[in-house]
Amino acid sequence: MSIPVLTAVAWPYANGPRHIGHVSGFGVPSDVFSRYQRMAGNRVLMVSGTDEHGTPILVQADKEGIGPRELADKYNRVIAQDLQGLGLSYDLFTRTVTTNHYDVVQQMFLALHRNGYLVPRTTMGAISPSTGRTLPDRYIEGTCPICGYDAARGDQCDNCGNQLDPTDLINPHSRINGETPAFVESEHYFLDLPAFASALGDWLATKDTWRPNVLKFSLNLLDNLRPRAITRDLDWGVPVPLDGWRDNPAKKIYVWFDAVIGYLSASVEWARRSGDQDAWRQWWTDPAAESYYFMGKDNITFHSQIWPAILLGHNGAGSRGGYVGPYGVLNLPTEVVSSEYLTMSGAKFSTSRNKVIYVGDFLREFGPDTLRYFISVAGPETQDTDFTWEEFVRRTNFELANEWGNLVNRAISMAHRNVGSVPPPRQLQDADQTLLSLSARAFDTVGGLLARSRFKAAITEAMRVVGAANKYFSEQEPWKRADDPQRRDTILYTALQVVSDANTLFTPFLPHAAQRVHELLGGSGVWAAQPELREVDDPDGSSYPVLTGAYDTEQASWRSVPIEVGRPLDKPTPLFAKLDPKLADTGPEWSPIEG
RNA sequence: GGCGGUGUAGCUCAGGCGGUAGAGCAAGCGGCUCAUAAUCGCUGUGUCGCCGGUUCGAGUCCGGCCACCGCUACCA
Repeated sequence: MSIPVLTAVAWPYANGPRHIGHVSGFGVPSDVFSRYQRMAGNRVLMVSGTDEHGTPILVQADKEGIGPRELADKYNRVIAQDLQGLGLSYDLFTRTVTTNHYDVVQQMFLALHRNGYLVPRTTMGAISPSTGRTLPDRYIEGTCPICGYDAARGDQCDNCGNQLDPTDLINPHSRINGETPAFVESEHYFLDLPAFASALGDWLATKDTWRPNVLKFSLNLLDNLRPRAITRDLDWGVPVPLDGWRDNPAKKIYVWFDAVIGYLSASVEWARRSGDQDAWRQWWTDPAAESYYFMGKDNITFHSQIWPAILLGHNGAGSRGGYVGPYGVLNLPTEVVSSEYLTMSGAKFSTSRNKVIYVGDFLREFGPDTLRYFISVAGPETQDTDFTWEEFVRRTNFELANEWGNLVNRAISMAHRNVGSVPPPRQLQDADQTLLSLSARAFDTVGGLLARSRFKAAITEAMRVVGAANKYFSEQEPWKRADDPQRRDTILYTALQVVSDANTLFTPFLPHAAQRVHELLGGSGVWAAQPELREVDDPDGSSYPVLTGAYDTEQASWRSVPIEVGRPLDKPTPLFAKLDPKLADTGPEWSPIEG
C-alpha cells in the first residue's frame, strides 16, 4: 500500500550560513524520515527552501553593505550547497523570492481576506525614522524603567525579567544604528486567530501520537489566541495584494505568513518543474495523504497554530465559514515533529560569541555521514542535548568505525581471501538461523520506530544487529575452519547476508556509506540516491539553484534482500576513517575548545 | 511574571499503563587474532534534585520547593 507522504521541512533563514544545531532540528531528521518512507514504498514529496524576507535580512544586508536581494542570493546558495553536502534528499529545495512563491502567497492572502479572516487594524509601532521600516521590539534597547538596567530590550528586561513595552524605555535607541525610534500609528492586517480556536482544538484533539511536549505546548497556545499582525512597515517582502496596498513600497506581508506558505508554493513549483502542473495535489488535497513537518522547537507556534489557521481560513473552515479557496480543501498537518536544541559544550550556539560550528566547515573536514550518525543517535530528539568534540570522536571511532565499519571489513575481506566471491551456504545451523532471523526481524522494529520519528531508538536497534553479528564471528570462528570449508563458507555467507541487511537498515541514516557498502558487496548502480544542485530560471529572468533528485532510481528498499551467491568480492578498504583522538581534547583548528 | 522542558551510575543518556533501577562509554580481568591494535566474555558502582502526600508498594501518580534551559507572538 503506497500512500502520499509530504515531508515539509522548516525553511532555513538566509541571513547567514547554518550551523549544525539548525540541521539537527529540521535537516537530518526529515531526511532520515523521507528516505525510510521511500524505501518502504510510499510516495514522498520533500520540500523546503531558504526563507529570505524580514528584518534580520535587511540588518545583515546593511552590515555587509549590499542589498537584501544580493544577500539572499548569496546565502541561499551557501545553504543549498551545505544541505546538498549533507545528502538531504529534497524533491525541491527552492526559495521565497520566486515569482511562483509571491503568487501563491498572494492567492492565500486573498482567499483568507475574502473569507473575512484578515482584519485591518491601526496600531502604534516603532519605526526607524531614517528608513521608515518597522523596528521590531527586540531591536530597541534602552534603560529599564523598573530596575534601571541600561541594556533592556524593547520587549523585556534581561536583568529584572519584567516584560516591557518599548514606549516605556528611558532613552530608547535602535540596536541597528543607534537612532531614536519613532512611534507612529500604522494600519496593518491581522489574522483572526480566535476564529480558528475551535477548529484548531478539534484538530489537535486527534493528535495523540505526537511527541508529548509538542502536543502539550500546542494545546496551551489555544488558551491565549489573539489576532496577529501579518503585515509590516517594510520595503522587503511580498506585496500586499489589495488596492491601495499593492504598490505601497512601505507595506509588505509579514515574513512568517509568507514562509509557512512556502510548503505549498514549493510543492506547486515542484509540480510545474516535473511537467504535471497538478501533481502537487495528491499530497495536499487527498485526505489519505499524510504530512509531517520537521523543525526546531522555536518553530512550534508557527506550525501547530498559525499554519493550520491559514489552511483552515483558505478552506473556509473557521468560525466565520467561507468559501474553499483556489487550491481546494487543503490537508492540515498530520504531525508536527519538533526537535529540541543541540547545545555546544553546555550553552546555546551563538554566532555573535563565535560559539558555533557551521555545516560547511564540518562537512569539509568530516564528511556527511559522521554528522548524520551523531545527530541520529545523540541528537536533541525530545530534550536539549550537548555536542562535544569528545563525544563526536567517540561515536565516530568506536561506534561507526570499530563496530560497523570493521564488521563490514572483516566479513568481506575474509570472504575475498578465502573464496573471492559470495560463497554458497550449506547446511544452516541454529546459530546461523538465529542471527539471520534477528536481522530480518529488525526491519519491522526499526521501521516502526522510524515511521514514528523515534530516530534514536531506531538507530540503536539497527546497531544491535551489528553487535549480534560481531558476537557471531567470535563464537563461530570462521578463521579456524580451514579444515571444513563448507562450514566456513556457510558462516561467511550468513555474515555477508547480515552485513547486507544491516546496511539496508542504516541506509536512511548513512546513505553515503550505504552506497559504498553496496559496492563493496559487489553491487552496482545507485543504492541510495543523492540530491543534485541544478540551476533553474525564474519567469522574472533571474536564475537560482535548487536541490532536487531522481530518487526513484535508487535500489534500496525496506526489506532483507538475499545476497547473490557467486558475486565477486574485492579486497575492501575501510568504510570510515578514524579521527585523531587529539581532536577530542582540542577540537578542529576552526572551532577550538577553549581553556 | 506566564508557559514548557530538564534534573537517574564518573560521563552521555534509556526507562507508554507504579512492584525493591538499565544501556553505552570510561576502569579492571580473561579469550580470540579474520578484521581499521578491531572484536567477544566476565566484573562494580547509584539517597533515581529536595520535602511531603496517595498506595501493600513510586524515578514512575498528586502537592510544594530548589537548580538549570527554552519560549513568551512584530525575533525567522
